[in-house]
Amino acid sequence: MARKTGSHSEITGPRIRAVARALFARHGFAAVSMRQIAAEVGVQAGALYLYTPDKETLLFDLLKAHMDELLAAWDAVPAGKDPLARLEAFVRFHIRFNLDRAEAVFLSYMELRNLGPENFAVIEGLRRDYETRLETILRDGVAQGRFVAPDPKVASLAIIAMLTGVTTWYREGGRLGREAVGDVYWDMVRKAVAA
Amino acid sequence: MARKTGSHSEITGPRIRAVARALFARHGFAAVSMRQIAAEVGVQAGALYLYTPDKETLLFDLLKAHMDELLAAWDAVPAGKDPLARLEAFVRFHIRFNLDRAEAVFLSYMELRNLGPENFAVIEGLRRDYETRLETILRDGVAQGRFVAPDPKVASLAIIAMLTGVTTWYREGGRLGREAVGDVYWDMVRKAVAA
DNA sequence: GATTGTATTGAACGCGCGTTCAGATAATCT
DNA sequence: AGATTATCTGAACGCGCGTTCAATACAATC
Repeated sequence: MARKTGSHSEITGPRIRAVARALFARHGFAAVSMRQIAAEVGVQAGALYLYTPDKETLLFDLLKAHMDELLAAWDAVPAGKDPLARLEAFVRFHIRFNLDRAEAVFLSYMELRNLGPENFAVIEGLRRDYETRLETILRDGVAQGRFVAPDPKVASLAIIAMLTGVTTWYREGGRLGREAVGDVYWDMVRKAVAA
Repeated sequence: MARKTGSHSEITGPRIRAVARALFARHGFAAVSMRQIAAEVGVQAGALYLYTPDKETLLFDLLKAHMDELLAAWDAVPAGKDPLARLEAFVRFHIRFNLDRAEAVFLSYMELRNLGPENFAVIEGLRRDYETRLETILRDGVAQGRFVAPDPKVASLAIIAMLTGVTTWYREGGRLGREAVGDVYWDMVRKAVAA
């Protein structure tokens, strides 16, 4: 066996991921070296390879974990039956989740191209899953005559792009609080698909 | 003097910029080497330095030119007096312009962080100029009672994010043509700020 | 055809990259 | 106490990076 309490691996592993996420988000995957990550963790570069087989996998694991958490978190939101209520829940959820994890969101939308084809396909698929969640809400609403959306697929992409953009300008302690931001975006989304 | 006709500099210069734009957009600034750019242009790496003092300036010039062209192109669009007509013009212009220059748009939104502080500030300022163009339309419309937008500043950012997102999924020859895409987005934007 | 000066090559510079690995360190188990 | 083993160091590997520069090629002019 091995040590359990006092084992550094339970600290170093998460720290590596947290540091990598922060540095990748700030400077971009290609611009960050394994040595930079190691230095910030307080470890030599070689030690990173006890926790990841290579740099790309480190990125992939971050993206995969983020998408898994995103989907799990949304699926945990109680699903109302009313399309309007579900749409509002989605809008407020997406904003809240993205503001809570701005770094991971940035990564997910900007560093996909640094993945190989197989890894890329995995993340792309999860993203499509998420987009489909919103698309389904829109289609249900259209079917019930509650929404008007000439192209629900495009509408879902448009709405997600709009909501995700909040991370590019929102600053904690700024003019608008999170609640107020949610209100503004919900007002726009609600009207955008209004019947 | 020197040669004029037959001078390669008039060909190599633009080619370098075009190749750099394409490679930076596809792989990211940090992931593309000067040697890769040179190889695609059909020249040795050293020759690039006849056209740019360094790699970052090459990126900056691309971003600067793009933003200048964006602002000039929008300012060349005849300004209707009706806020609704101006908003529609903006939506259709933004989509058309961005689809025509997907590479440059990608660059402008993803590689800003590779600029030094002064260069960053220049591009950021131009971006803000552009955003203000839309914000002004919204404020005028609100003042005239034609639009309802609880926060025109945020609304303009939201709309731009939504419209810019079109470049991430639009494919030439896909299900929707450019005109149809413009229709879908205009429908959403119009309603989103409707009175 | 010699001169001029731009356009380009090709080699070199020091440096940091991702990754590997033998060996040191220290916590746990017997 | 001694053996075991997870954890980490520190040095090394070959390689490609951004950039510089003397030498060269060559089109335009005289």
